[in-house]
Amino acid sequence: MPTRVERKNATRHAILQAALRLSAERGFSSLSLRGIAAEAGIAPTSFYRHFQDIDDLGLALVDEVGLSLRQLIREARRRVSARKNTGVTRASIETFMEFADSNATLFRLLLGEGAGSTAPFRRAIAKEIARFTDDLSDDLRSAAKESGKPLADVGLAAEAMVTIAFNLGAAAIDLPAEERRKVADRIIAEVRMVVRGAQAEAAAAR
Amino acid sequence: MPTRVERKNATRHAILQAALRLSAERGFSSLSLRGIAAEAGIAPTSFYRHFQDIDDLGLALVDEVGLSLRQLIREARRRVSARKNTGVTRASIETFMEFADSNATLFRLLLGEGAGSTAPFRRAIAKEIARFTDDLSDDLRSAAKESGKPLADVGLAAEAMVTIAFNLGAAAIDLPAEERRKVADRIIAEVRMVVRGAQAEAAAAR
DNA sequence: GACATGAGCGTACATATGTACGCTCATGAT
DNA sequence: ATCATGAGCGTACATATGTACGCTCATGTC
Repeated sequence: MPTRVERKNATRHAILQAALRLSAERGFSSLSLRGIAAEAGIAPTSFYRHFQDIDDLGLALVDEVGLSLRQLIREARRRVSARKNTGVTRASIETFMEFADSNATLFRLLLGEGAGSTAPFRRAIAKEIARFTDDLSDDLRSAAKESGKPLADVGLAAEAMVTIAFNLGAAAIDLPAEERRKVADRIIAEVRMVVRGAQAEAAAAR
Repeated sequence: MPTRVERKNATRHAILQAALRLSAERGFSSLSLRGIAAEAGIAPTSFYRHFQDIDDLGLALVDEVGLSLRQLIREARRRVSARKNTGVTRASIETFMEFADSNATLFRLLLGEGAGSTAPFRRAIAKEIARFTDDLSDDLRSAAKESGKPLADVGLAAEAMVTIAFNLGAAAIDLPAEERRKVADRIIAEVRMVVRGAQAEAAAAR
């Protein structure tokens, strides 16, 4: 027997999922309250029991999406350290692409709304992506120590990598599986370039 | 005395400009025919004399935006070769940022609709960006010959650079001038990393 | 000068959208 | 057992939106 608050949370979740599904098709900025309500299987006015308006929902959505993604990334990272036979770059990007696949809607939301929405919304998204970059910076630093190959400007390198992976990865979502593989290879090669460049700069600076 | 076709072209242009202005605020996907008409100063139904529907307008818009941008880029390139005292990377990116500034709406459209719209629209945008990448590839190749420092995988390097410059650049549009400067510096540093990486790979392959 | 063309307008209407208001009725506290 | 709470519903309405239809009247052609 679900308790009362559980029920409420369930509906809230249903709304978020509905919004996510719809925004994958037409973009978040063209969502309608009624459309969401219909998709979530509730009456339009019930929406207000959970969110003040659609922008409010948007922020909640970014929160939840960011959370899920970071959990996925953490898990993925563990998997990467597990398969030591492949290169770290390849393993990371392949894992990344894997769940960019299975969580396409999340990515679309995070990357498809660069300008399609209100400023607060955009800022929230930017913050989520910045978190990724920070996490990656930490990883790069420890990897550099282990391998003995120092990197210059780790923060910048991380930003470049995240930008490349996210944006090219997002563009690949629509493509057929085979094409996506190719894109993954491109991303890997490009990320490697950044790594090499950062290493070269570190070497030159010494 | 403006001729008849000139007049028609003028209104068409007014519509495109209106759409551009509005989509800068709320995103292209939330444009309304009536809103555009109002902004353009015509009756809603007159819209149909120029475009079948909003999607049709969207494609035309991408076309025109792409064209303008490429012209701007060409012009910018000339300016870059003019100031030989600065590094090529710095000069290029600074010029790029300069008119990302003055043509903010164009950039928003080109970069803000990654997922916010229909598939054909997205594909059209992807194609425009690909053109940029191709142009840059050519530039990089000739620059490499002149400098005597060969680059590995020029196409990939160009893609990485364009991705970085466009996406970080677009994110910076909203920021205050001083912050934008900092972003420009980051972009420059990151693009340089890619250059160094590609050079390092070319050297390693020899 | 007569005439066909077509850009732009105003009216009209069906549908979509946000949201106010008040009801129900299961839940959980007293 | 009683009762306050509040999630979800249905109704209602003002406004927004896409678009069909037919008119006007300046333009360019004959």
